[in-house]
Amino acid sequence: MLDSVTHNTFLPNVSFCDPLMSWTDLFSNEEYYPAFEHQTGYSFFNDPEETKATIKDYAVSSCLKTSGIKSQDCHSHSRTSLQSSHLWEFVRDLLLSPEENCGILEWEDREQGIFRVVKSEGLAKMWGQRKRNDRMTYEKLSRALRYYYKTGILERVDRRLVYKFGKNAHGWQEDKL
DNA sequence: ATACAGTTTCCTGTTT
DNA sequence: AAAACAGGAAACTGTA
Repeated sequence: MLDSVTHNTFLPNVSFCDPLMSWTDLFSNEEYYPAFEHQTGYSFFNDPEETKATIKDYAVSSCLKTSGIKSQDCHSHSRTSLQSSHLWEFVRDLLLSPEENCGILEWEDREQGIFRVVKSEGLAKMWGQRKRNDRMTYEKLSRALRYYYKTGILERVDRRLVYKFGKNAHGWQEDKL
């Protein structure tokens, strides 16, 4: 714990385009979203909610794939590698790379480190991809986030889906690049 | 082999 | 009613 507080986990040798973890590798889920863009019926399932959820998932994964392709300027922003092993670092790095986060997370107050989870299941999906765990849900992810209140990585904000970085979280401030 | 941190999973209850 | 929030408890996983 102290370890993660005192020194940055951004390793200089970890590049954004690490072949083991590229966005295109992580989000090549075409098989689950067959030719959606040419579809005009918008009803893949009997349940309209399931259809809606699938469209949302598709939007997220297709956005991520696109951003992976666009991010060929590999070393332009090395700190946004999203290789971080810890959840809070993953969230922070997502917040710090607006091109890649696809509107999943949004700053509420940049200076105070307050942010909002806009697409909860999208975030869970991404974290699940990162940990190679397709059973991840926002419910379970948020349990892990609540543990951060005890360690001062996060502070409580009494608004739904809103969190704030605490004194023991580092690397999120705008000035302290 | 052991220990520990950091989750992950599950659960029951409360709130929005 | 659905989605979030709250935490306790226990299982799990990677690292030292």
